[in-house]
This record gives sequence, structure tokens and C-alpha cells, in this order.
Amino acid sequence: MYVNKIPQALDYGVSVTMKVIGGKWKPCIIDCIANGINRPADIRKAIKHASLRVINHQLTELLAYEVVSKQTYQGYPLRVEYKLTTFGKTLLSVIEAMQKWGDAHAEKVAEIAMKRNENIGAAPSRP
Amino acid sequence: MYVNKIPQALDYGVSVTMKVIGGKWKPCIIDCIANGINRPADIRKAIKHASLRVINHQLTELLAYEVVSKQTYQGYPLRVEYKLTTFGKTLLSVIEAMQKWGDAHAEKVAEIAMKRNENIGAAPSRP
DNA sequence: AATCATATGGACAAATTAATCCTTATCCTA
DNA sequence: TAGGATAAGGATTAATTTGTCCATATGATT
Repeated sequence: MYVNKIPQALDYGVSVTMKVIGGKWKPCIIDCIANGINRPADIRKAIKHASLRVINHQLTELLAYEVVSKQTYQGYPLRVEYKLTTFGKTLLSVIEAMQKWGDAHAEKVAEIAMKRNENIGAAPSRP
Repeated sequence: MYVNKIPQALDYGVSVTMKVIGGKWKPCIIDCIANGINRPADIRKAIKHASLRVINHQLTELLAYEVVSKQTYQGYPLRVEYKLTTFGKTLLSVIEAMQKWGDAHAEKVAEIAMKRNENIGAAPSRP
């Protein structure tokens, strides 16, 4: 596993939160799971711009931080389900706050990004 | 300016929010300014682990996204003040939500990070 | 003139994160 | 047996973000 060289910031609340949900696809994946999209392959379909490898990687970290739990089922086809833990559910209001702010100001932000000549395009999408 | 190669995600609220406050020091800088620490050199002192160069860089982006405004004063020593714009103030509740969640769960997250052998240490600090 | 405090930003290097490619494994179905 | 669907993750490269070093500029102070 990659080990940081620069010590990380965990005594400032925002940094703690970022540590847990700060990955590019993590809030998106949490959204999916909260909405009953539980299997990796289904999450993959819901988030069309992330590969299965990337989703798995993020799921592994969310699992490590106990945001989600994992249940493996017998049978065919191979079946795994991720669920939000009680702890994970406490994140929903934070994500919701971010989501609301972003939705409310998306146009303005996009406009500025455009002017700055940034590469705006396809994006993570809600389930 | 660096131009992204991979198109960015601005049609998902969380991504929009991350675009604006997603930098390592941005929430911290916004906190500072909200608390009356307005000059680059003072922000520098408040956030001991970021260099002036880094703070300036982040301030430039916050300025571009109209989160802060900039006022230059005549006289000596050279004096510049950044203030939150009305728009910038709308971010405070989001940052506060992240801050609260992080504060509430800092111990658990730190513990997991430790177990994962991550490099935990000095951090951005609140003003 | 030399020096200090403040602010800004170019050029580059280092660190971190995300993405790609590929392999393994299970169990059903044809 | 071969092949498809699902899941997991190693190894590597690409992209992005942070950080460092240094140069410039202003106006006072010594």
C-alpha cells in the first residue's frame, strides 16, 4: 500500500471528513449504495465514467473506514453486496449539504471554470 | 495555467462543491478569513504548515471563483486584505457541516488510519 | 545604498491520486 | 471443455495537486 511521505492532517475536522469521502468517486459511490445500488457491477453501470477497478479500489477504502459493509453470497452469478453501516449513514447529511450547495451554484461555477479554460465535460452522475 | 486532460465533473453537486473548496488548504483559508484573519502573511502564521506560496496560489483560485474579494491598500507596509464575498459566505454552512462531522469522528478515523499505517501528523489548524 | 516587511508569481520538482492493463478465481451454461 | 458473468487486486503509467526555490516589486528605515 502507498504510504504518505508528508504527514496528514487529522486534527482539523474538515481534513478528517476529506480523508473519508475525499476520493473522486467516493461520494458518488456512497450515493449509489444509499439508493440501493449495492453490487459493484451495478455501481459500475450507474457511474459510467469510472472503471470497475477504480470502483473496487474506492470500495476497499470505504470498507476499511467502515463506511460500508460487505456481504458475500453463495451461488451464481457471484454476488456481493455493499451496504452503508450506521457510521456510513452519518455521512449522508454532510454529502447532502455538499450536494445541495453544488446544485445551487453549479451554473456559476461552471461558467467560471469555462472562462478559465478548464476542461469541463462528462461527470459522475447521481444514481 | 495547468489544463486538465480528463474532463471534469460539474453536473454532480458534490463535484461542483469540491471544485470550489476541494484544495488541501482551501477550507482552512476560508475559515481564517471568516474569522478576520485577512492578510496573506497572517493567514500564513495561522496555518503553520503551508507556505506563503501555497496560500497565495489557493487565494488566487478562491478569488477566481469569487469566494473571496481582494482589497489592496496604499501605504507601508504593503497591505492586502481578502474578505469573503456574499457568495463565499454561503459556503460556511457546508464547511461547518464537514467540520462538525470530522470533529465528531476524528478519533475513530485516526485510529483506522493508524492501523493502516498511514503517516498521521501535523495538520492544518483552525484559526 | 543596503535592508526589511509585505505581496506576487514563474519554473520546476515531489508527492499523491486516478486510471489502465492484465491476471486470477468461482460457478453456471451451452 | 470453452465461454460468459461476476468480483478482486497487482503492477504500472498518467494525471493532478502540492511544495520548493527563487526573482520581482513597493515603500519605509537605517
